[in-house]
Amino acid sequence: MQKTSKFILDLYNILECEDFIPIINWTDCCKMFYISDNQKFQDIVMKQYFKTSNIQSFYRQLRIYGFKIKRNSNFQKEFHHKYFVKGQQQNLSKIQKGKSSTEEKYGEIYNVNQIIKENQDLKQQLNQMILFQKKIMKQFEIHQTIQKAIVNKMIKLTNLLNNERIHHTILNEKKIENFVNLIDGFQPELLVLIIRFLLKRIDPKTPINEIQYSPTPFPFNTQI
Amino acid sequence: MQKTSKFILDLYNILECEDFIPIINWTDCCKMFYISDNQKFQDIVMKQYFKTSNIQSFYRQLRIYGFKIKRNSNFQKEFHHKYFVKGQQQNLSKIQKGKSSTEEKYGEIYNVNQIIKENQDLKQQLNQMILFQKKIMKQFEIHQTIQKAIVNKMIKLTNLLNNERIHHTILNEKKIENFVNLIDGFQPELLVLIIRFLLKRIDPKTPINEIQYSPTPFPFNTQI
DNA sequence: GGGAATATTCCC
DNA sequence: GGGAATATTCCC
Repeated sequence: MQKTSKFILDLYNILECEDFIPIINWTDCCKMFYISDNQKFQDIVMKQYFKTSNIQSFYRQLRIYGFKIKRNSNFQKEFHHKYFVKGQQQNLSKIQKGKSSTEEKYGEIYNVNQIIKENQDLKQQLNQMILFQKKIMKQFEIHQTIQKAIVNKMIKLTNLLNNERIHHTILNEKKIENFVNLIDGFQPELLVLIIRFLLKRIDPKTPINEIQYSPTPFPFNTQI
Repeated sequence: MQKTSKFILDLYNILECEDFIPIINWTDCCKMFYISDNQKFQDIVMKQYFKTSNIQSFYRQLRIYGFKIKRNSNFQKEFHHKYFVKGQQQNLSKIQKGKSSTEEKYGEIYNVNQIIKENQDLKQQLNQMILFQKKIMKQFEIHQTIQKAIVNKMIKLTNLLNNERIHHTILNEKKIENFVNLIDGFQPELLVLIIRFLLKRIDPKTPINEIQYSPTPFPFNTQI
């Protein structure tokens, strides 16, 4: 009897040691296995067991040994080989390079029923994918709606911002105008001075903290 | 020889009249056809040729006559029947209800090669779909990133708006404070009156248009 | 050291 | 998915 390949042995051990169940595990039926976390599988499991952390190479190995890749209802990959089954170590040595999981030898007579079965499986997978795609499309529409909403919100916000600016400008102008109106009739020549002074002081560009009260610049009496 | 069905004849004419090439057309190989614009196909072509504008009914007809639906590289549906080929009118009458495009009669011996061929086709289609789906997923991630960026922008904008408001408020308070400082030392009792008056007039809640200049309320001399 | 098996990568 | 090139390991 041929020796079991290191790759196959490693793979079986990875699954049987149960250290990596959250990363790689048997399916419920124990005839397949799946990888739930590709990144961790590369970084933790492959790093420990193989010479490469490239999951593509792992897939290549699986194909070389005749594993078949299926997709479950969540479109996760599930790997299958008729001699790679939990608890059936005695069959592992039958897994040989270049041999398919379903055909004994390349060139042998096809089993029509097998193909018809596979055919049905494939069609089912296709239908599932089409269904899944529809879901994705639905999701896309939702994204679009959200984006539209965001854009609308942004436009509103921008308008609000502009309006506020205009409003403030008008308000400030009005305040000065009111002030002018109030004093205008009484001391026109002083008014000019006051306004100039005030404008200089209240100019928004002036750092506010530096403005200090100082009565001396005022050129008129303290008593009316 | 059996008469060609009206549906098949209509379908053939729709394709051969070339009036609807942007809506429905032969594939390059002329052995299949595809619909590029389902809406227009319903509204224009089906309305004109059939008693219904429901594309699902059209699909049903195709299935009844044994057409097979394939998906091209863009995952558009392509319809195929071995006797429905551009230029081969002589075969149209062979297209009969309830007969598959690949099998002569239900229950007849399967053609193994045909099934193997179909198998390969299905696998190819599946791979294409998986690839396409990956692209969609990638696109999704891009969408997500864009949305995040937009939302961040909005948050910044909102904060900016709030800051502007606070800034304006502080500025306005400062202006009044400066004004108070300027006059405070000279006429404290008058100041109170002036401030009250000004506050009343410049209160943003007061409709600006209604504020009119009026010197009479001022209870002091016009000359210092 | 080197043939052969196995693993990995490259690329169609 | 798989052929072919390349890298690595095993073993004489």
